[in-house]
Amino acid sequence: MNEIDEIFGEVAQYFSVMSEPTRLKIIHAICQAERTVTEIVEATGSTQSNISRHLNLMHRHGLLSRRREGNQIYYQMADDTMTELCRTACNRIASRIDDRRPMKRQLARLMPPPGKRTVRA
Amino acid sequence: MNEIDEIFGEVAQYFSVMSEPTRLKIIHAICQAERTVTEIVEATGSTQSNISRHLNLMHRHGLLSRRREGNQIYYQMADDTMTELCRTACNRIASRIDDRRPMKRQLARLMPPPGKRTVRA
DNA sequence: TGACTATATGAGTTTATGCGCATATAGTCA
DNA sequence: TGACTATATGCGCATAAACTCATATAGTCA
Repeated sequence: MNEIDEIFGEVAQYFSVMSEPTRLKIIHAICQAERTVTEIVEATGSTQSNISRHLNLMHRHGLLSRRREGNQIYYQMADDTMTELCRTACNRIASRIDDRRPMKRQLARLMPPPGKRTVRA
Repeated sequence: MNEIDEIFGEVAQYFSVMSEPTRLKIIHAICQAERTVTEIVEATGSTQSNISRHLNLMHRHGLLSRRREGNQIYYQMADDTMTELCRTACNRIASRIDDRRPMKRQLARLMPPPGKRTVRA
């Protein structure tokens, strides 16, 4: 039974990475294409320090990959399973909210799949 | 942009429900068939008070449904999306762990789909 | 080299949450 | 009714996690 405890511990950690609005915003910001920290800071409206911490955490958990280009660092989604979980959950919640109060635009677009160019100049 | 904030808040809550080992154990205990609180307490090895809180939280979030039968209360999974998310995440983590240290039995069985009789006498 | 930009991190504060203990509520059965 | 079983909950503690502020590190360009 101890092995199972270990797995549930790790699964809980896995979910906990996504249980934070700021981190979901980060994913929202980079799920289509890689972005620099500064771009993510602007997209999320949070502070540089805060975003940097979240990015590091997500990177440590294997969610994001990063590459340096000169002065800046590009972050990108690196865990397809997680990306898919987010999409599923967002659709679920969006439709639930939509039941209470219909929305104009479809919210499935919250976690859009990546376009052609995921690596940018 | 405020609508999006609201959704990310709710999605984060949605994930946070699963970001707790005890709650994952609860799902593990009831994902095949409904169980009473006492049964869940025994299956998880936690205390009655603690499990009761978790069950209530999960019920408030729409994850579980419950029905009373005499003295006892049967809890059951009520959110197919969440059940599926758990299955996906468990498989993901199990295979990741398996990469580090191969396991005897397949861990996909951690979150088995319900059998024929999900409602018991 | 020094000035500048981009990113990371240490320290401290605040808030959220899981847990245990004791107790309350609700149902059953004699 | 009273004794018993099953489940829920108020309260307090301990820990974890997010955030801010200030500062450190790393790269670029003149």
